[in-house]
Amino acid sequence: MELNARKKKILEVIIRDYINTAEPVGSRTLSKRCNLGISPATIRNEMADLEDLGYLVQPHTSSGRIPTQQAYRYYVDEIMEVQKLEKMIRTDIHRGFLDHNTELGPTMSHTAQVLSQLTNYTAVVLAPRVTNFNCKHVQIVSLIKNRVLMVVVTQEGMAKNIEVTLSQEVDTILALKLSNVINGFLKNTILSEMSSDLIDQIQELTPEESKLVHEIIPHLKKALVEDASEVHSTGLTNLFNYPEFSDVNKIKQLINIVQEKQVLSEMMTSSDGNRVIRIKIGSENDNENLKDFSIITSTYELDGEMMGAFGVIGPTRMNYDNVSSVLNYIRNELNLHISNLLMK
Amino acid sequence: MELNARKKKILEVIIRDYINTAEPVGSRTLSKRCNLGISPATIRNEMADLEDLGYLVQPHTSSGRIPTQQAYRYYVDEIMEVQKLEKMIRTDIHRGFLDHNTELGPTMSHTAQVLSQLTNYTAVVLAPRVTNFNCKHVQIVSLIKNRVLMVVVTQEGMAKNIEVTLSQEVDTILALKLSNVINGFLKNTILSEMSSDLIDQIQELTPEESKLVHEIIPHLKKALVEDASEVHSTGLTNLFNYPEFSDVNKIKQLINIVQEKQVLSEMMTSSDGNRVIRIKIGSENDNENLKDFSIITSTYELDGEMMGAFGVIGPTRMNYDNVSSVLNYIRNELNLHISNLLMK
DNA sequence: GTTAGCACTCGATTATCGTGAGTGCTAATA
DNA sequence: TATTAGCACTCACGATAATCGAGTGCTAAC
Repeated sequence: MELNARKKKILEVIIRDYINTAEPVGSRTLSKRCNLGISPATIRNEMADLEDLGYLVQPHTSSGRIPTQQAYRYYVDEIMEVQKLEKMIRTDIHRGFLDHNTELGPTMSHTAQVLSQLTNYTAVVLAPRVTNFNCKHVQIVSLIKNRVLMVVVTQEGMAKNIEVTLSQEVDTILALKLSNVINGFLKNTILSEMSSDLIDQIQELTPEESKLVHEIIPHLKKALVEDASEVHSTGLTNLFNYPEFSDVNKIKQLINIVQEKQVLSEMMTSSDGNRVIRIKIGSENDNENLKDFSIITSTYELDGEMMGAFGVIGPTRMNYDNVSSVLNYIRNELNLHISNLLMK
Repeated sequence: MELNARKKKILEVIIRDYINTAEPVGSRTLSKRCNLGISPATIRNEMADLEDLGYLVQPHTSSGRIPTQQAYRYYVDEIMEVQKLEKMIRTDIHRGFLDHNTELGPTMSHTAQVLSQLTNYTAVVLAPRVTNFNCKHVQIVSLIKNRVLMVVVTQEGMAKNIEVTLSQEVDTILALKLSNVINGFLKNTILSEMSSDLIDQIQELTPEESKLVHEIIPHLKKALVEDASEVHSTGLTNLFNYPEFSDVNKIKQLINIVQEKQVLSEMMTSSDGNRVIRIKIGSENDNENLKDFSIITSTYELDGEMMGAFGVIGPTRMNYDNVSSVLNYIRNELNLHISNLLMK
């Protein structure tokens, strides 16, 4: 659906204005703001057209108009151009990362911090996941009696704990032996392909030990499949300052979103036509709680493999320009630092 | 400050009523509710006295009265009697715990869940801490190049990860050796007393290895001292249903409290005259954000050692009776299950 | 096609006025 | 002397009305 240049310009100004003020914008205010030399009356006609086309609505007969979701979508697709961040801000961010890239956890929370600070919305960051495929090494540590800790280490050097209770007592020495057996396996095959048959072929195990390995492997598989990434979120209260969030119900929705980490995680990692910056506006979101919000996300990578995701949740009246610029730059920074961090 | 029986009774009824309704209570309503055969006029006189004594205030000249913080304190200390929970609820809780006591993490979140459900307030649970004193075993796991993971295991069978970057590359074999050295130490001494001198006395180390041990020990000590317990919280949105939380600022305060995990953790573990159930009302809380809330906490133990804490945050107009009963029972359950869980 | 002019709409703000639940005080009562 | 009935008074709250003003759509002139 193409709009002529003037309609496009008018729509742009309306959206920009509404994003800033959250007030319906009327023809008079508009004619002052955009210097097209058009009178309010003309603008009214154009606005009526834009309303017919589904880009604007009037909250009340005698008030200005506000953009619809369709308008935001049009804005994002056809009007907005993602700017490079200001140099000063870029260097600030860069320095910040340098100060926080010693460990993975702190880097993640720092990212969330920076995101929410720069955008004034709520930020969410997903840490890298540990999966079947990148599992390099498993260390079994005896905890107490028949409880053990399985530490899974990935090729990238991330670690994850899995605690289980086994049928027999496991002491330090046995734990070491079990670790060695499993790691012997991992040299040749990935975890998800470790079958019962393969385990039975191991020579050096006593029947008891073999039984333990049979117990351990499914636990490992299950934990790595089920595992949701760690989710860091910040700036929940940022949104409270916007007038649309004076409603307690909206706040409830937001809190529910941030707490449903599993859902959040799936949503953010589902690929969307390989776009670098993914924008979901209002009801474009599948999640019921997100219908009144917009969410902009991106991902970070290591060696071309997607490691995790991060993004920003805000009102549909979101500053899409700024957020896109910020995500874009943070993405680069993250790619850089994560590779330094994990592979160095 | 002693009150005569009638004043005490009147104060009690007022508090109970206000806790239920959040409405100022007047003399007429009151005379119907408490069957003391006293006329509203008499009650008015008594109420005026109670106001002079600081137990009641009037929001407006011509409205009923509401209890002050001092009144709640009096109620909690002198009036309230903690009841045993109903048998049905007790068995419900007990069964719930049986279904969730396989691992420490799930038990903690389950506790938070149950607490917030039974009280309709916001629940907070602190998981057991790993400290210098209960550290039994350290396993060093090579991550990648010069990054290692230190897994600290406590006497009770809990584990904690600490990730560090060292000055030299550490492979699997070296990691094992370093683990053995440190564990040899731990047989005789606690971590905080491991000095440089002691390390230097170890025979079997090459200079490089010795250097690594010198790097590792401070990291361990630091992590165990700084470590705040894991904090589980649930039912944040429970409070939104109470009229006093229609104000967005109160909600902000609440969220800030729950997010300042460090503060929360310190507050809940600071002993308070060895009371089993600790009640802090409004400004009795040191934390600025908590001034408008009440918080009731308790602790759970293992072999007489305090392991962690749990509690409930709500309005000052909190149902102190019910919450106390619930905490009391949950405390017993937790003591029971934690010991099964960790020592079994 | 654009614009000035005009009547009209309607949400928001302010003002006014009862209503009623509550109070404090006083005088009568047990 | 403690209690109570009676009464005048207070004040938040809700409903109703009046005003305001930013905004609209329509028509006619440019």
